[in-house]
Amino acid sequence: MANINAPKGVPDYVPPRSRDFLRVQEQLSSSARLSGYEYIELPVFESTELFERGVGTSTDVVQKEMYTFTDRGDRSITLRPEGTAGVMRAVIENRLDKGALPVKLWYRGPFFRAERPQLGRYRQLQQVGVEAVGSVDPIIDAEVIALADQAYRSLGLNDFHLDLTSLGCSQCRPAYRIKLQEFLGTCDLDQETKERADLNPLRVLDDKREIVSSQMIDAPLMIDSLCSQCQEHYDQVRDFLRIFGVQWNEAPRMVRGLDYYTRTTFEFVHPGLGAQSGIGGGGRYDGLMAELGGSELSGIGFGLGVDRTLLACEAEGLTPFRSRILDVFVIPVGDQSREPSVSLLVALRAAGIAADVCVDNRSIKSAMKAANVSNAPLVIIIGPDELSSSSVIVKNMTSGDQQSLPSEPGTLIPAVQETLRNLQAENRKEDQS
RNA sequence: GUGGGUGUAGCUCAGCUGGUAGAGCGCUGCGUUGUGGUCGCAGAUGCCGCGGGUUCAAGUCCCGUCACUCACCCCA
Repeated sequence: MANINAPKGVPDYVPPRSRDFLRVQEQLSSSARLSGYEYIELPVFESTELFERGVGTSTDVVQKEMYTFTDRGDRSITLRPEGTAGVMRAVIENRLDKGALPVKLWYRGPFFRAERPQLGRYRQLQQVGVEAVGSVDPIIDAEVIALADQAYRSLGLNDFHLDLTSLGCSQCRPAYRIKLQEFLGTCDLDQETKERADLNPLRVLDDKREIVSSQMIDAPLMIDSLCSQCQEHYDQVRDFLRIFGVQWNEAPRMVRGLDYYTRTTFEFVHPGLGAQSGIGGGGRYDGLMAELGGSELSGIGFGLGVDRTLLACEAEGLTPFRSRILDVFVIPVGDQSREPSVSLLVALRAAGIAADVCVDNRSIKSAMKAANVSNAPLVIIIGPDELSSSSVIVKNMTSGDQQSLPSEPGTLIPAVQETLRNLQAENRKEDQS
């Protein structure tokens, strides 16, 4: 019988790498929690119309990358390709836009895009994102960017940079757009690119193909055509970024792939993971809420790619993260010890100690081997001798020392906790030195 | 959608100009009596991606196919 494989382009994270994946995801989201953002849990699929209106029909994402199907009620449903549109829908639907502003939210989970997979680009991708809705204050722009920066740094990442620009607003962008289109009309472009120039001329600016990019050197830039309000906003964003201690590159040719971005736009780039170098990005969106039927509120947000951030960590040699899965590994020796061992296991876990037990009646030698593989710092051995003296052996796997302790949980559990605390303290000392 | 690469043990891979498979790591056991990590010894495991062709003979050559992968477009 033929094996069933995973669908094309979806990653499996299996141990031990799945630990690193979890660690990255948790670290990224803890940065948002630390900044006072509240969690929002959203569906993985939405009405197709939400993305068509929110993300924009001119984008590649909507035109050719969505997983769209008809449900049993004949409704058109799409697996979410990005997070912002869904958050806006939920904000409007739950009237959060009528309450205290700004609304600060974070989310995480899978997103889906039917692209050809390659390193760091998957059809199911994991993101952690934040959105701050209802303020145009440049402090928020800077905070959101700083938050992302902090998230990466908290993982130990160093070798990344931040590209930053402003895309203008509904006041100044249309005029620039016409200017750019006039310029593009003088360029020698292939058919597909001409169509793109028509639909969304800004996207031609950051085409990586030499034949195109060489012609873009003299192209007019949005950053030179900002209206006075956008210019002032951008200046202030940069002022506050300095206060947040965030460094950036001016990236006037950077364009994001989603239609809704206005003003502040940014992307974090890491050179260590092949062609898909963006590990996170986002920007401000002025018209999105209104477009989706909500209040006329501006928002700003970003998505951090968990998959790519993990690759970045690996590229910098930060993984595997040293995370201990088990505190104690319990070894029963002989049939009579099986029940007391499980009782002890229950007591350990109830006390918040991560514990596992050796099963299958393995020989003590083989059980010790399993204990070693488990990486648990402590092993508790219960055999006939211990049963008859109401004791257990607690062995420190690092030093090899072991001692006999009374098996009565009221004294054993605190003793184990104490030992674990001491071990932790030792580890911390080693990390510092 | 377009182009390149690769498919051999659980993993990483070797296998030159065709003669029906190997290494390292891992795994299991042993090194006597209830103790892991190091070391030594022993052992298990492969439809050599799949289908067809050439040949006395194919992992090795040819064709097809599928999968994976990298890159373009685009994006996290």
